Amino acid sequence: MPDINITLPDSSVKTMPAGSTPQQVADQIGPGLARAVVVARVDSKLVDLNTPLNYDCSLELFKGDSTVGHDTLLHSTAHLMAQAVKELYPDVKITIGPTIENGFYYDFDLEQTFSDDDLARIELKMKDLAKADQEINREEISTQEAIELFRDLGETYKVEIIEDIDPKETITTYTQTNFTDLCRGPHVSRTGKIKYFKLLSTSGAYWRGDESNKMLQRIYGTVFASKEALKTHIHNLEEAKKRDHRKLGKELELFTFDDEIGPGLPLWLPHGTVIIDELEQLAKETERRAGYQQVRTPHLTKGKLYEKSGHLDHYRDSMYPAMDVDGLDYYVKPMNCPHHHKIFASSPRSYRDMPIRLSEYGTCYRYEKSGQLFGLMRVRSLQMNDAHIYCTREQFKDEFLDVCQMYIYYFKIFGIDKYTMRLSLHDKEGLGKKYINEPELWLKTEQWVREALQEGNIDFVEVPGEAAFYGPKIDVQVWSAIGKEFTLATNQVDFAVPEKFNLQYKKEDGQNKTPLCIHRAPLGTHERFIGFLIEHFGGNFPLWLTPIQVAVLPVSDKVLDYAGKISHTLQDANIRVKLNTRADKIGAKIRQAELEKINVMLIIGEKEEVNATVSVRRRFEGDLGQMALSELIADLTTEINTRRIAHSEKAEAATE
RNA sequence: GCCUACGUAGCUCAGUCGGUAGAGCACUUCCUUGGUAAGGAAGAGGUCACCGGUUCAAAUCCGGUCGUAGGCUCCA
Repeated sequence: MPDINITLPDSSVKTMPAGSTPQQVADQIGPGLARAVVVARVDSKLVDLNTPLNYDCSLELFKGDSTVGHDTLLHSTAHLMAQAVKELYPDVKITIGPTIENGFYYDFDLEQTFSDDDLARIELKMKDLAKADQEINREEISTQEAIELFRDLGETYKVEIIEDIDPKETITTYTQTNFTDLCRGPHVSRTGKIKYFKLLSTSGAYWRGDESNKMLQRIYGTVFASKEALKTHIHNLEEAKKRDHRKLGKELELFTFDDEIGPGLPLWLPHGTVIIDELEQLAKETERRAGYQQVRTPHLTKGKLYEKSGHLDHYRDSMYPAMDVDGLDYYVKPMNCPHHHKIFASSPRSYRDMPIRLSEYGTCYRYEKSGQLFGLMRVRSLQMNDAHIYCTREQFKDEFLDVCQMYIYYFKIFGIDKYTMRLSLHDKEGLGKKYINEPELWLKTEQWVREALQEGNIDFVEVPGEAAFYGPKIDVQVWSAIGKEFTLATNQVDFAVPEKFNLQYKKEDGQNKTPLCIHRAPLGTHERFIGFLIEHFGGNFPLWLTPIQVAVLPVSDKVLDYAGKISHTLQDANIRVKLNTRADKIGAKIRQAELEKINVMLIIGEKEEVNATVSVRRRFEGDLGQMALSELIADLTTEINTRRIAHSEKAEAATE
């Protein structure tokens, strides 16, 4: 057999007989790599380790701890799980089993449902199948052969998938012993390469994600290249749960839900209300500077208005049902837009008045389906950080960009850096159904938005089919502690509704013209934003935002009077303070304040009373020694007014 | 809305085979006046989510309703 030259990433060349496999190359390099390698790249194409190499080529070998290798491992473990399920439950029909971030799932059609015991059984079976070190072999077949193969196996879902594939394409299958799955690959070459995996949870999932289809059973799992990596991953999941806003919200007494009030209707407790107030304060300041005017509108409105706006058409199912008032349908408002349009229309407008920016922190009600509710992130009563900007076409780009820059300004204040700006566009199929049927206006406004972002040097991704029904939008996507994706803020173009409401302003030439409207909510809703902030800060709020800023802790009852005076002085200086007068020892009082995540603790004993000082202890910093109260107030006031994020100047310096 | 699991004191949780409930923390009172993450004692606190069924007897078994969780679908 002739030899071939295989070039490795370090430019070294290995000469091996033609027909050698990447695994054999790894075997030659060393036993460690031979064990750890899971997939190979030959001339920039990912291939299985047992693919024969017949020509001179370049070769990269990936271990399971690389991005590419991990993905292969995940995918192969999904197959291993399907094999185990099929052996344990012969009646099962397999469907799809893709990889996701740090995990995989596989959807099964089976009469019986999977319990935790089943999960444990499946995991044990997988261990056996992995240890058996089965060979995994790739095969190329025609569409017709594939259909026959899977039809004979009774795998009707696979047949359905193949029927949707272009018949000219070659189909590949992967077989391990008696289990064959349709798959593009690549996969690990032997099941023995799969070692450190865990099945995590089960759930229902619609076939092809369509709720009119049958509900299948999904099993989620994960796999890693090493025991440590798996352990770390599971540890991280547990740590994330500690940051969950639902848990912290309860512990820090920020908000609560009550069965007798209703699902998705939060009660804001005093501590949570402080945070809302601080946020609103920030929004009001920022918007006043940016030329917004605040308005207020009622919670109830006649149905006719929502017919006009198109909301009843598009969102009737997620509005609370109408109530009959004097024979007319009234609705609780699901958003503020039509009301603001009415304010715009309440008096004649000139081009000199434009743009007009109306803001409102109004409470809206949306009937979210029960299964959608999620702590504060998805609720039925919500207070929006809402505003509508009415502007001319010439002003549009500047206004839109200003709004985007307002997000960035806010995100800087909160230290939010993990987010994606998503330009949500229409799709042609939705025109006249999901979207207002104005093909040219869609393209035009989408281009304006794109240009505004480009001119502002703002990074974004484009996603077709995600627009609002009346125009394109920018959504800011973030992730909750447990990895759920949410839209935190939104900035939308509305080229249609102002027309429906016959909104007009008079141009210089005396002609009437319909303005464009920008809907924007940089802080989204108070509920979601605070839910997000709780997780973002892990409950360790910066001083300006934290419900209780200072805990005054007397060492003994002897100094209660002095401690009371300190507490009053702080209160007079507009600092939120809590005086602990309990008969506990100082250690217990400190512990209590730590658990409540109070940033600043003042230890007040006889020494302090004699010296007329306070001893300062800060979270994450410890004892900072004595200082005059006036000095402390000055420092804290600066920290609050500048909305400093870090808990200490030291920590702040370290991150810069 | 759909699939699955769960619901016991304010919180976190135990409660075996069906015999009407328990711990720790928190709370109240008393003792202790203690210097940087829990001093001690006593007391009080529950229609076991709700409604119905089976049973001599239900927190426990069965059905329904409500709520929560993990997903799916949806999101102006």
